[in-house]
Amino acid sequence: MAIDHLDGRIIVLLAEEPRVGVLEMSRRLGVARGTVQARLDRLRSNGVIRGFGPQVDPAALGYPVTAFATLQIRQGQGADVRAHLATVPEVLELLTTTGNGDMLCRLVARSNADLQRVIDRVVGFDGIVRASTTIVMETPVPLRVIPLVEQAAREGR
Amino acid sequence: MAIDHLDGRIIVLLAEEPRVGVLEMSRRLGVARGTVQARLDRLRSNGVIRGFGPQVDPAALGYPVTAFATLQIRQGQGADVRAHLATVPEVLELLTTTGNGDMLCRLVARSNADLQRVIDRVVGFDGIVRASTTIVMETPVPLRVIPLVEQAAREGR
DNA sequence: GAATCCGCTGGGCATTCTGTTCAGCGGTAC
DNA sequence: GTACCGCTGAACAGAATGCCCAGCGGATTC
Repeated sequence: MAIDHLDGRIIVLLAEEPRVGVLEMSRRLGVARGTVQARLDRLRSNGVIRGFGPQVDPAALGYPVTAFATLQIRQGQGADVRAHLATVPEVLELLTTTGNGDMLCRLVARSNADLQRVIDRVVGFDGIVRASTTIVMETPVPLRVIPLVEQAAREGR
Repeated sequence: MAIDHLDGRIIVLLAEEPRVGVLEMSRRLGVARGTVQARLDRLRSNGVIRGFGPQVDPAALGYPVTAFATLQIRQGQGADVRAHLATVPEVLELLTTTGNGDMLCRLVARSNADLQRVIDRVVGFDGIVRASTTIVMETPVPLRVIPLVEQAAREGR
């Protein structure tokens, strides 16, 4: 679970050029192929690397608007609300947060107008008491993990 | 940019089993290898598929605590704050939102205690007027895109 | 209607990588 | 000292990749 320096380099290299194979990595990192392979296997079974799924850009799919909705849930309705939101494709993520019965919900929509439709669909459910929405304008720091990996690798020294 | 049904199946298949190669995909989808290859190239240059980077789990790296910080920025300090936050590894994402000078910041930490340190580092900066933090407890819906892809593929019919 | 463009097919080619196994070796723990 | 563990370097067959090509059907354009 503690990340090694070599582990870190592997992850970073993989993040920069996902196309490189194990052989090429071993060449660049100056270690044997088997080593890289073993490290990768370990990282995957550790759960550090969850997978290599394609990173899809909602904007390119026609959903350029992102928003966050803070939901207040009626006591005991949590499970129902979750099940409901899970069925809405525009709900990209759902988190429960501190505060009694609060959830944070990441949404996308085709346009600001379309966002209204999405919100209606999300909020139009019994268990939800109140909802407030915030629209995302810019993304100065897009979702990233590399700096964290590098720090972990440094400390894991 | 409009997503085809076949495009959708390719993305879904890729998400479920990232290991499958182009050849295997063509077999499962019942189309020629060249077709899959062409589609993939198009999806990548379209920007629909950004890449295939490793999906790293911060929790497995030793950062099991996730939080969101809402920051209120002093007029005209936006750029400085962004630059500052970009240097903090624990800042996984930074978004500017509606509301004057507001930002939303996704954080991780090694523990609840460690979160204090991270927040101090984030907030300890001139341009930030006020900050409120929310800790994430559960993740009923982890970041996902597949349902959206499927919907887009259906509509793009 | 005829010509043109475009995407998919199915095949072939040389090159390259993968998965797997092996023996050897150095460092560390007991 | 001995056993354990991780890395090395090498080997092998099998498989996938990148690339190219001719043919074909459908849709578009003139």
